[in-house]
Amino acid sequence: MSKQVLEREAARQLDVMREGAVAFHGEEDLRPRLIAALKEQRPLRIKLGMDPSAPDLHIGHTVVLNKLRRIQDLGHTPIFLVGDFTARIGDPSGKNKTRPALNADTVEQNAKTYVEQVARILDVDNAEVRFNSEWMEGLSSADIVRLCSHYTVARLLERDDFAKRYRANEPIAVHEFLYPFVQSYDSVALRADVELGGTDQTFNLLMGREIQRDYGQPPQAVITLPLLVGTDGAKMSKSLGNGIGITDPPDEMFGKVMSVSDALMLEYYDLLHDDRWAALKPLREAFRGGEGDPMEFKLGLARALVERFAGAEAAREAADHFRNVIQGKQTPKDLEEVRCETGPEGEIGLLELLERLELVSSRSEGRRLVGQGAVRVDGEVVADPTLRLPAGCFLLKVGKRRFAQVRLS
RNA sequence: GGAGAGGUACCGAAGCGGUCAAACGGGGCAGACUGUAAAUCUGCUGGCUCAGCCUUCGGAGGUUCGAAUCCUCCCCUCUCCA
Repeated sequence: MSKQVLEREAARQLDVMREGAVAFHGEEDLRPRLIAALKEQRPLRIKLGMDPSAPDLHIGHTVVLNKLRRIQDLGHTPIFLVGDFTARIGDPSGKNKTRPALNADTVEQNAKTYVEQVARILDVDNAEVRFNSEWMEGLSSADIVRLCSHYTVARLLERDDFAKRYRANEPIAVHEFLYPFVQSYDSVALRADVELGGTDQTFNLLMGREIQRDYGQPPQAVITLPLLVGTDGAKMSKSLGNGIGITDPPDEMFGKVMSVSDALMLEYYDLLHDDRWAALKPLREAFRGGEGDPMEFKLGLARALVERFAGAEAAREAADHFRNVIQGKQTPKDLEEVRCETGPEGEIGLLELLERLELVSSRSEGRRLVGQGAVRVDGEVVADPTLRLPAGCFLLKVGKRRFAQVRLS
């Protein structure tokens, strides 16, 4: 390949890497390396770290995974780094609280779950999956102390969440300071050319550049991507319960997207859209212009997302379910019948039944819901919480979306 | 090591001897309304054999007719000083 062709190809690839990113640090360092790699037909090593303490992927993670997929499609090698060593120490979480350390079995199990989920987006057969215990276990105390000598406390305190916690007089455990060192050293051990992450990772990723340099390696480029906010507008996270999991059942995923506020719809579209969403674009434009039907746009968004993670068939069914059951207040079609035993006198208290079927978490909750007119038996609102049901078949409904078809015997 | 502040329900935060299952806000749930599981409004938000009872305010004891509130010891966090 001529020099010109190589340069043009490198420019194209850099464009792909940059698209949608909040920042692309070290892009100019990367260019010559990329050209050299292209010339030698050698893939670049693209690192993405994962925290095995929260194995369930939510759609927020897919922003960075989609980027990694695009880069993989350019012919480069994704490296999934499972921070198993880190997780066993515990690390600072976004909630600004000290995260508990995990044991080895949990970490391993979580990592496995994670990789399985990642496979929905990435070609994991052509990716490297690595664990940082591989090299971290082998470091001596002296090695670790030496590693720490490459950075100062003042600079660590620049990190946003440390700075905030320090200012707010909240505790920061010393070992939390080690986390960025470990993450940086991972880049050294992996000889990463590029590292991806959310904008909340900016500090750690950039520190990796400096540490690599100190260890005599060319610094990795750093691509940071925007964070997707949760359905309530706060940071999407499992522990806040505001996330949409990529393994959520289709009906649930659809519903969660529908509960995203109008104000957030555009953000969801912009961060998650891909080429297959072309049909949605006019709706998005209309909505942004203050015209068009927001409902139609949101339905389209919900359907496109479910389709991506669960397939077209599931998306269609989820859309039907939403229209019929949630909007139309109908009963779901394929409700499975569950059996339940009555007491010795041939009947059972409604509250006991609801609790057994897990439609309510306690009888007190059931009692409250009955008081609020939220409980129906065969379509009739129940007013008396002491109601008892005889043997037979009943359709129970609690609120808008909890149903059970029960056969009492 | 010394001095001070603090640990309250899912989260944040009031309460500082009875009227406290604990104000208020957020979240969650429900009802109404709607384009919707948006927004808005209203209600609920420890458990139970529910007009009553039981367990909860960092942990363990104690004072008191009665404690989230007072005392003792312990654990944890923050600040200042050394």
